Amino acid sequence: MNIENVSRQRGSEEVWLNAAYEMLRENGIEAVKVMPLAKELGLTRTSFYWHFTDRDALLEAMIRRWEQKNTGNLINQTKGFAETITEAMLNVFDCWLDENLFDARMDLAIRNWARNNSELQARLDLADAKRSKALFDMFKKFGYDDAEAQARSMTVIYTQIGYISMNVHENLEGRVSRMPDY
Amino acid sequence: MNIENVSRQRGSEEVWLNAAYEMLRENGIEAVKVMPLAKELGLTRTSFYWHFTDRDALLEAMIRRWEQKNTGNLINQTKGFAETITEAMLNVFDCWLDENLFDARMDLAIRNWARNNSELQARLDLADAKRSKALFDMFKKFGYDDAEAQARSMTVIYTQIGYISMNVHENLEGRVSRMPDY
DNA sequence: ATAAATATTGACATAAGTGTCAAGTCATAT
DNA sequence: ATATGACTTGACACTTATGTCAATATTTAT
Repeated sequence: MNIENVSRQRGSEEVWLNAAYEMLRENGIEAVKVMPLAKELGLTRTSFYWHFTDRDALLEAMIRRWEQKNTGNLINQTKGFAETITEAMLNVFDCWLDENLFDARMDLAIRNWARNNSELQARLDLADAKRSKALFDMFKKFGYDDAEAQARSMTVIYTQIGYISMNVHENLEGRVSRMPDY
Repeated sequence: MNIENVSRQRGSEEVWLNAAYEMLRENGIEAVKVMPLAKELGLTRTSFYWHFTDRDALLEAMIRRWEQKNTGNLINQTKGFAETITEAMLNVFDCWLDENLFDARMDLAIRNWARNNSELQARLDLADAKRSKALFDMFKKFGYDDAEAQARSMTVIYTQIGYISMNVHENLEGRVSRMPDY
């Protein structure tokens, strides 16, 4: 508890990870490089290596954070208190509405990245499977039979994955609507 | 017309472009680099610069090829001879079945790339708009009113864009089916 | 045959990135 | 005040990539 916390801008795992996370969201994995991040943070890139053993460790940390935040919170929401299936679904929908619960943009960035990285693709498949499983269990808990629970959990997952195409869709809707004679 | 065409493996715009195209399909845009391509082709990278002024020219050529092949052929198919809307739709479906007409994997790679490249995203939006327009015209031609034609053309486009998530879907279906108790 | 057009090559220059290390600075608890 | 742990730095070594150029080789048309 010093007089002020200003100029407390030294590095930390947090600081580097946040910058990397932001970079991944905005510009894709190819943009997550130590030098540019250092420039952005106003630090020398070498100090990065005090906090992480190497670039790979940073990437791994980002993936971990994504797993916890998105998959973790989504699963949590399926297990939240609810008296009816409607209430339970509203809990799940919170993920779609609250950036703190579920970062759709990051999910997208991870899916992009995974397409050219089979190790990550495997982890993504696993995450999707866990998410589905949690939803399946939720529907079961409210009395749906296996077939119905499965169908519904897949629908929810598909809808969520649908965010991937959202950019395109929005753009399309817009364009097509103002395009009677192109 | 020499005795044989064997060992005719000198470079050419074609050869480099094919290699680049393949690389983009398989490993994403970050993998399309002159050095690796040269290694793959068994040529020195410098000879690349005889065929293209620089790497950007290669990327541009790939985009052009994609535009012609995918968007071009899809639009062509919507204009092919047909006596009924059903026949017309079958012409369009040919794109989904014939890799030579429409390269879904490349469409995916381009969409991935575009997400971190706004210039390309604009061209992709334009391509999507052209595709929609062609489908819209096709439905109109067979007597649908504006609203219906629009709805149906969007449905077709969405389905096609759905290929983007296909990897995930297939993986998911598989996993979920063999996951009663995870 | 030979000239012209078409390619290839190695040497060179440069940029951007990764990672290591010894030396230094800064904060803070005692 | 000072030792300790937390963090930063610049110098060094290395890799991968882009691009230019003059010299050379290979095809092809005449």
